[in-house]
Amino acid sequence: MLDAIDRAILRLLQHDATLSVQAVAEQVNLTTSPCWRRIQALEDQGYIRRRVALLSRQPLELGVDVFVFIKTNQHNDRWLNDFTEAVLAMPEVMEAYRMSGDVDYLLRVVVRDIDAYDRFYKQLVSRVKLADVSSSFAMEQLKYTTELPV
Amino acid sequence: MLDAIDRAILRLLQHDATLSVQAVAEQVNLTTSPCWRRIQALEDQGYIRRRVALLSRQPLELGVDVFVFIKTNQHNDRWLNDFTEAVLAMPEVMEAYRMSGDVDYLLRVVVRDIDAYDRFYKQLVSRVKLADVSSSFAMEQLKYTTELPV
DNA sequence: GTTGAAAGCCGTTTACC
DNA sequence: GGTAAACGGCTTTCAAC
Repeated sequence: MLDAIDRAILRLLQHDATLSVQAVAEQVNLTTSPCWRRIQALEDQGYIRRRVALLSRQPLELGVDVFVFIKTNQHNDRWLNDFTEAVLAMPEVMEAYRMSGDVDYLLRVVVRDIDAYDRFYKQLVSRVKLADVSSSFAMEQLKYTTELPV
Repeated sequence: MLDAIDRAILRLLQHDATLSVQAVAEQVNLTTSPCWRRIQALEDQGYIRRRVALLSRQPLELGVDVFVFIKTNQHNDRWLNDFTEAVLAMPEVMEAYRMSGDVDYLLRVVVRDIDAYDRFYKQLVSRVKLADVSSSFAMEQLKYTTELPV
């Protein structure tokens, strides 16, 4: 189980993965070598999944978020497999959830502009049978973080 | 503007930021030093926003995603500021969007369980006046990526 | 068994072509 | 864009507690 120091290390690294072991050690009042062993253990035990670079969307001209609400009438494993494969294969789909309630699936899609979304949409409905699809555009992203509340 | 090599570098780094400069260089058919200069430039120009560690949710017992659909009746800057400050301050809110359509705002909230969501919910409605709030729980996360389609 | 210091090693970074 | 050398941090080992 994790103690307070492990949690502090995780908080630091999910905020900034470029921190040197030494810098992390200082912030948690440890010397480098026990701190290094803890980080190693957190990786081995799977608490740290990966380290990635987060890009800026504005200069890449990927400013548009679209939420796609999907209903299906085929509630079986085969359909779910096909649908899952389709969303995994489409790089515009950043997130996909199976939902409770009257919407069956929810996607967050990132595209350059409305035209690009239209192309995405046509591709999606051509790949999988969907009973009902409704799209909502985000006007503004107020918050986006990858930092879990540990 | 970005050429094909810069885009390839961005794709590699947003997938795995632990790649050494040498490893990236090999994959894009460059030697380390021009590759290093390109990465440096991509950071200076703001294409690379930051490098972070992504944690696993299961061992941290943060398995529940809740989408919160919010309507307000106060469409003014002051209210929006208060709302934005509230969601920025609440670590359970991973994403927040101002939407088009009949829902005004959409949140993705990550919590340990339903009880934790109830506590979050009470805290949220006590902080800001909301006309209508409806919550939808995700049964399953089919996809989650931070990799933009560059 | 755990911590801290010290040393080798490897990747990053810079100067120069 | 490439080469080569200096630099700094990561990783490991070992002694001390």
